[in-house]
Amino acid sequence: MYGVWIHTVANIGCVMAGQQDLRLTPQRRAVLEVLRTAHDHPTAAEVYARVRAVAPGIGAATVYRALGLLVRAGYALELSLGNGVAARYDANVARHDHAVCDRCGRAADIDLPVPAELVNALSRRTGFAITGYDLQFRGLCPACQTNGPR
Amino acid sequence: MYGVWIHTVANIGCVMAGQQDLRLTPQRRAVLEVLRTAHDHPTAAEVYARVRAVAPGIGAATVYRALGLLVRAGYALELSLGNGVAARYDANVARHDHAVCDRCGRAADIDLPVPAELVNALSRRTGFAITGYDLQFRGLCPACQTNGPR
DNA sequence: CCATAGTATGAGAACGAGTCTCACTATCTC
DNA sequence: GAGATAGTGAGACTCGTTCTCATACTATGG
Repeated sequence: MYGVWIHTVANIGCVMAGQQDLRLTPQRRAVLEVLRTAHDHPTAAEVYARVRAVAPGIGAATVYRALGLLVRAGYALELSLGNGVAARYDANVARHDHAVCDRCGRAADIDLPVPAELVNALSRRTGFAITGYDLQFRGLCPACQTNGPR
Repeated sequence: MYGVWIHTVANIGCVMAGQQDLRLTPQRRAVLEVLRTAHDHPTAAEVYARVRAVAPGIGAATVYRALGLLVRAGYALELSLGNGVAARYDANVARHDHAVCDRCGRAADIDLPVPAELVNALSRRTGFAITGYDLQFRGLCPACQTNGPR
């Protein structure tokens, strides 16, 4: 199913620190586009479904590969929100955290920096070379609260 | 393989707040014992392997069921440390966080309370009814640092 | 002691997410 | 154009986990 694509392959320029060049094939562009227009932290399976809606011929392996590449190249974040099994993706690569709904798994972005001095103290205490952190809050999202107890 | 067990079934008394009564069958006791003697946050698969070493006849379903029950009854925590796919378990049910090694997946316990007022502010801002949080630091553990870059 | 109801177990099938393989197709460089 | 290299799609496969079901155990009331 190569034929349906408009073959304008180009590299993504190095726009932000930490992002590396990556050949932007139509498939990868579609995945990135889905990620950028989604504001709901889709799972890989959801990304796959949405990409298929735009580009029916694309294969699962390609989508998973593209997601991995985009994450490694710094164009997306992989969230391990811990509920269920599926990883979720986020094209907002600025440092931010998430509030995760225990019921429906939805995640809301939040911004809450942890003081750097605290990270340093921690690094000294544990011996870990700390490169980053993930802060997740759990609870019920507004929708699930109004829907009442399960 | 029922026969090999010493059938001393009793309920776990209600020792801590949040823990509920649970029939402590030999199998469940074995799982809990493995969890309590492990200080390395084993994955469910690792728990299964260790329990099998003590009780060769036990089935995977039983171990997974027991882990789920122990978590729901408040005797263990399920950690979603985000690396790889497997959940990890921890018999230390006091609130604490983890530093996770990016290379080997090992997790170290850390203790770093997030101020309650901050949680409240967040709750107001996102509309979430926040019930808890997970803070994970990432980096390289001392062992993986000395082993040099991969 | 026995009958019966309820609960727990083990084996293995089934499931879902994700990865691997391989033949094929595009693209790049000469 | 002719390689060389990289990317793709289909489908088989792996792995962690859950489900199903027949069987075994335990508790309770005669």
